[in-house]
Amino acid sequence: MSVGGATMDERVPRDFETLRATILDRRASLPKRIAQIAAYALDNPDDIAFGTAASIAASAGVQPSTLIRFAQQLGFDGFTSLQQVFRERLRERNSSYDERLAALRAKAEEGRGHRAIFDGFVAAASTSLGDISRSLNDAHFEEAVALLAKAETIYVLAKRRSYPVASYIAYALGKLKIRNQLVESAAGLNAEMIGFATPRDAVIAISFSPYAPATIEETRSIAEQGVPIVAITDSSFSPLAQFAKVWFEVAEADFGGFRSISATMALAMALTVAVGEKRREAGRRRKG
Amino acid sequence: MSVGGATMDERVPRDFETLRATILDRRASLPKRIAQIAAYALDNPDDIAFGTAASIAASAGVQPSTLIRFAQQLGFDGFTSLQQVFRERLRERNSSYDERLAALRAKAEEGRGHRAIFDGFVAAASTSLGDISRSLNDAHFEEAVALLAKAETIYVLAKRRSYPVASYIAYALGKLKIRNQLVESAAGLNAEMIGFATPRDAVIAISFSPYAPATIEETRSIAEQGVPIVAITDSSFSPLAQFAKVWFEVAEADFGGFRSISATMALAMALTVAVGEKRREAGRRRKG
DNA sequence: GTCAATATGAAATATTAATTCCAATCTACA
DNA sequence: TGTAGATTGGAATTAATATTTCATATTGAC
Repeated sequence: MSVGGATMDERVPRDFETLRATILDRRASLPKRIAQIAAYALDNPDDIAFGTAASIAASAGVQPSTLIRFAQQLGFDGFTSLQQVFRERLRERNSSYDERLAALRAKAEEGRGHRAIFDGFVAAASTSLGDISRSLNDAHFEEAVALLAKAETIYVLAKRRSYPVASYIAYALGKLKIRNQLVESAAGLNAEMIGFATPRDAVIAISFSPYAPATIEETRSIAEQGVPIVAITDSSFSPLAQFAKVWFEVAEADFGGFRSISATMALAMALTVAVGEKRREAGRRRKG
Repeated sequence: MSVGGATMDERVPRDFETLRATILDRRASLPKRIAQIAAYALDNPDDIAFGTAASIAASAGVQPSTLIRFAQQLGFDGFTSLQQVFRERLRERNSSYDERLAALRAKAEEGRGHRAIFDGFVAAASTSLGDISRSLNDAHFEEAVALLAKAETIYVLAKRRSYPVASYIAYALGKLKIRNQLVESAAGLNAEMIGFATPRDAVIAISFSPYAPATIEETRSIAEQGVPIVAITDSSFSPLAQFAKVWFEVAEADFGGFRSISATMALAMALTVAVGEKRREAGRRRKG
């Protein structure tokens, strides 16, 4: 018997990587539903490993029979043998997170080559996340959230290396429908923009050593207008700290002279979402 | 009804660690065959997760019914629900094996309050970093670095959620004195900007589901000009993949509907610095 | 050593899940 | 627009797997 023109003695992928490559190779020529389950399989390999044909099919939005056809097109004789590959993949992962991290660090130090650079950044990011999760002060966090949640407009202030964080905050606040203003300097109108801020607003200012003079200057100026400031910075001696109502000290590990920004990002996301949450709570309370 | 003197309303272990403790606690009082399967279970947890009652019983040298009695003595209503605990463990450990991380996640789930949000984002970031460090393909990485290193100008293309990553890449490339152009649309001149790119340049395009149509369109257009593209995206079926010479699939964990971008950031930083490194090497070779 | 209680093995049964089949629906091409 | 071939959905069928049952064996108390 032949399936889809392919004889049964063709090579059946035995390991996950081969299987993955095979799927990607054929994806253009797959029919719609088969492609749908193919995409689901590669995006949710764990679900394939643990689920039943029926449950997987339902999650992927197809019929169980489609799942079996998919397996057969790949040369397996049914869903069950396809599933074996996904299970095998899970069994092979056995090293602990700490061991992996240690290995990464070792590789990054000893090893040349570009993979080592990647490993170095992953290790730096992991370290920074570990540090911040230990050191973050709950009370400060609550205070910052409270302060930002009651602001009419949240101004977000950052330059250079911190700017990506600021742009992410602005994006996330926007998605949460919280009024905000990213202070960036394309037209040199920052001073005017800042001039609009009132004590009923609030500021998130982010700056790391060497502190961008413009950020400091703008923060000072907005502080003098009585606008409360939440600062994210990297030292208690940071010039931002003196202007801020609440400030966070984030120690980012570096690799090859480039500092991670993962911890800052995580803090920024958490602040943003927590502010959204707090506003929802407040909204409910007013209505109820 | 009571089983082995234990009432049914007693606490059934839901996670592997509790289960393990329970087994060790009772092992002295277990009958011979039950003890045998108990020992087997703790020694070969992966087999329990994936096997069938019959296959596990055979490996452990007992009858299937013994396996079920074992499960029932622990308070489960059958082998199937006992197996869930072993599967859950594998799933957890797969995304992150680390106990600290597991603890974080537990806190983030159980606990309300804003600290839980922060813990959730840290956990999501750590998970994503673990995933990418396992899944990144060295050859792809080298290829991307080579491709970008020989570009005259590197165009960086991203919108919305991916924009912070792009802005970071642009900043870092600038610090490394590598000519680059961030394609952003303040003045709606993206098409013109893209028009300047030639096959001697290169592009880093970043987009995640739901893919910003503008990013896709611009990527297509620049690909048609013969400019080689390195894509960072989240699924093998991403529309970006078809235009790219090299592409990376980054699976970011999410928390509360907001996806992490830590893994993407780490990859972006590594790519950038590796390109800088490669250029330095090439420069030395030309001089020496 | 005998009895009662408990534990075990093996087969029967019930349950669940995989697979197949067929009719309905699309799609490509004339 | 009509038609053959491919694709799909959904129910029917078959296979597998978990669970129950019951007869037998083992253990421990008296």
